[in-house]
Amino acid sequence: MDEVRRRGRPRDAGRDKAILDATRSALLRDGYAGLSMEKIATAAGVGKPTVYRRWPSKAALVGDAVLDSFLSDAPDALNPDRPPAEQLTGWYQAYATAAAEPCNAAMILALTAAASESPRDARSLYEQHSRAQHEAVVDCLRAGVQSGDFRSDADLNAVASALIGSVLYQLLTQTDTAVVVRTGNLLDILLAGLRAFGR
Amino acid sequence: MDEVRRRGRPRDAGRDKAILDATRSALLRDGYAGLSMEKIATAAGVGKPTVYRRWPSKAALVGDAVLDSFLSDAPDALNPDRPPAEQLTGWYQAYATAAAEPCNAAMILALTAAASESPRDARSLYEQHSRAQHEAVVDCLRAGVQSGDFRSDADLNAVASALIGSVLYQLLTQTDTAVVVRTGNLLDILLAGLRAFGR
Amino acid sequence: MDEVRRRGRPRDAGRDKAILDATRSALLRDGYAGLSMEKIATAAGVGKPTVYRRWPSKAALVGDAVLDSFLSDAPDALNPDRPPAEQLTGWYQAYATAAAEPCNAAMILALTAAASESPRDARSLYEQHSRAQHEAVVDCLRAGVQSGDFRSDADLNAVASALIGSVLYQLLTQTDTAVVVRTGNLLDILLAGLRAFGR
Amino acid sequence: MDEVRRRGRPRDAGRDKAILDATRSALLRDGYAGLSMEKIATAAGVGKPTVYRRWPSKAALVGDAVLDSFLSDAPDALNPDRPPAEQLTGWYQAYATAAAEPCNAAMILALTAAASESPRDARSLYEQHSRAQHEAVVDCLRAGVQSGDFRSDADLNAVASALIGSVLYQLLTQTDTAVVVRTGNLLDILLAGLRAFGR
DNA sequence: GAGTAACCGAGACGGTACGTCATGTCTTAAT
DNA sequence: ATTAAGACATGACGTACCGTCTCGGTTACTC
Repeated sequence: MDEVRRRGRPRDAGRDKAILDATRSALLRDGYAGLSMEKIATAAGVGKPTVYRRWPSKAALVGDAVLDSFLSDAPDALNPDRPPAEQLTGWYQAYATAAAEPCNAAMILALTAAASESPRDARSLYEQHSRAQHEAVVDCLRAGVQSGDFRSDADLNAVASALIGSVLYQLLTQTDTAVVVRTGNLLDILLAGLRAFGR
Repeated sequence: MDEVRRRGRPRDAGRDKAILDATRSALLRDGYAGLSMEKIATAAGVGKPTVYRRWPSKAALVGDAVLDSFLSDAPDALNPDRPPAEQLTGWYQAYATAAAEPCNAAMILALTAAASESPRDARSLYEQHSRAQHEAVVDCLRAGVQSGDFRSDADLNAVASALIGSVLYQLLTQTDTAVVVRTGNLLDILLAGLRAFGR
Repeated sequence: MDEVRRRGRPRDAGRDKAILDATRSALLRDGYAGLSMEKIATAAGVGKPTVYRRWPSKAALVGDAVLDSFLSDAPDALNPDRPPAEQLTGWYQAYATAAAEPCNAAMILALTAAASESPRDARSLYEQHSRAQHEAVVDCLRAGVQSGDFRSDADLNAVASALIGSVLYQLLTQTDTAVVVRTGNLLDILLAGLRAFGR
Repeated sequence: MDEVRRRGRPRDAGRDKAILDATRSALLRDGYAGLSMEKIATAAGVGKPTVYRRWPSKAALVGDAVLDSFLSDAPDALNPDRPPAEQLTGWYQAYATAAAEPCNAAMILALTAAASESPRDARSLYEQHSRAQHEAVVDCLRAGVQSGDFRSDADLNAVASALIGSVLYQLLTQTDTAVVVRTGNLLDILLAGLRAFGR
């Protein structure tokens, strides 16, 4: 049960927070391209080695910075007591609205930049963040299948990818992040298709 | 018709090609993060100022490099003589297959990195590349609406975004690009929804 | 006797003047270090090749620019009708005064920079400019020797070098060019020595 | 007495030496014009920022490089136990001989180039180097005045300037540095003048 | 008066160096 | 052992000039 007590001075957990905060505000101000470990360390009132001791790379740091700011609570919008279609409607509205907020949009773009910049070590990072959303949506869809609402031969992963990917695509191509909120009736079309297709 | 001849020695068009080629192979080898104007110039057998004279930034250069390598001919898969649903099926297959090729995947990721890294000057860049695809798909859908195949109150932009965004999302989250090809039956679901929803 | 007439359009002599003027004002403004062929050409309203067609290097251009602005008339202060000592007194006063003028000081420093920067091709350049002064002084001293005013075993070149070199040394070491004018009684001491030494 | 220990990793004094050595050999090989911070850093096995951290400009670096190689011990030739005239004779011989050595000549020319290139920030630099020589000579002359050997109304600074300036002038105008050694009988003339003039 | 050769401006070109910035590692003294 | 500070080698950044070249266009001699 006892953790192995490392010898010497223990790490100050407060530094973690300071670094992550500095990372987020730098991300908001300058975007991913304008980020630098140097500026983050200075802004956090911390030495560079302290940053490197905790995160091995810029991508990992950005990953953690984004992780504890957003997306972690989004699946909560899925209320398991309602019918799947209603659950998804509520969730997609909440998800798109959150993504359209400039502050969150910057985080998602940063994550995208980190992932696309160096696919090798960063792709899993992006996936780690979307997985929570993705799996929640698939679970909900699966419930719909089991209740007979949706066809059983539908590729639920593909549907979830379409919903999340659509928002991402809008963020990348629209200058005005407000547009992202208007998801149109995409979900309605998908739900109709899930009930009807193949017939 | 005669363009006004700019004074001074005209630019050598061959350099453009050499630089774009060097950019593409560097992108394939090292990804967007490993790119450097310095190495591109050297690989192209060209001085750095020659690069900067033509492209103001790495993002702009990557944009053009990707533009003239791929995606320009993809909309050709839409054959206007067939019914819209068939057209879309053929196109989506072709699009996903092309995007899954490692070479093209690298280009799309590079574009995504450029656009997400510095939204300000680069977002239009990404949009410029997807616009051709996007508009072709929307046109095809619109034809379906006019022929009575699809419901008239569907948000066609949302559907197109779902198709393209889904592929993009897969590229970012899947380590194995081959997975992208399997678009599942997303298009079938959407088509069914387009015919049925609201009824 | 006839110069070989070069065929084709003859050079426009007006450009020479424009280039030399531009060189001099650039020299006054920025010093030798701030000089660039590029800026000179632009300031003179002339293309770079026009400059290179006439002067092979920055040093050569600076040489000519200094030459036709100053120093060419300084030996005139030596009036051959007066006794050598008086001649030299008048000349040294004129020389030091001219050298102390900020405009002339800048030219001399430029010449010194050109000569010291690349001894190989530029040393003769400096020598070409001081030769007129140097020889005039030596001639004057020689007249004093022949008239019996000065000892015949004096090294006249050494005396001339001391006079000119002293001014140069002051220019290099004194921030305040006005100081250069005060040559003290160096010439008096030298003249006394020329009459007396060895006795 | 204890200096306040600056925080952080202290500078490695060995780098200073390596950089100064590299500067001197580059100066000998290519002259001041051929100097580049880039090559110096490479030759010293040092990064460019390490050079710029210690010297703000090429001129300052050259100044220090010359300073600790030469001229610092030259005044030693003045032996205070001998009569001033003998002291000066010995010193001038040593000084001219040292200046004529190709290695030292290159250093003096580099210093001259640095000082004349950008008078603003570099003139004091040259002065700093010649001051030791200059003051030693003036002190020696003053001793001669006090002992009654030299006239009391002589401008001693002017005499020192003539001696040092004469050598400098020769270095700039003579291609053959060996010539510099032959200072002629300039010092004899000056000494005679210092004893006799005005009488 | 038609060639034509050298001139002219502008500016592209391959280079080289500039001086700055960020990277990730290290060394130090202090906690 | 961790901390902040900061030196360090490396290497890319974007800019400025270098000296050469290639353009379209202009002169002014020569045939």
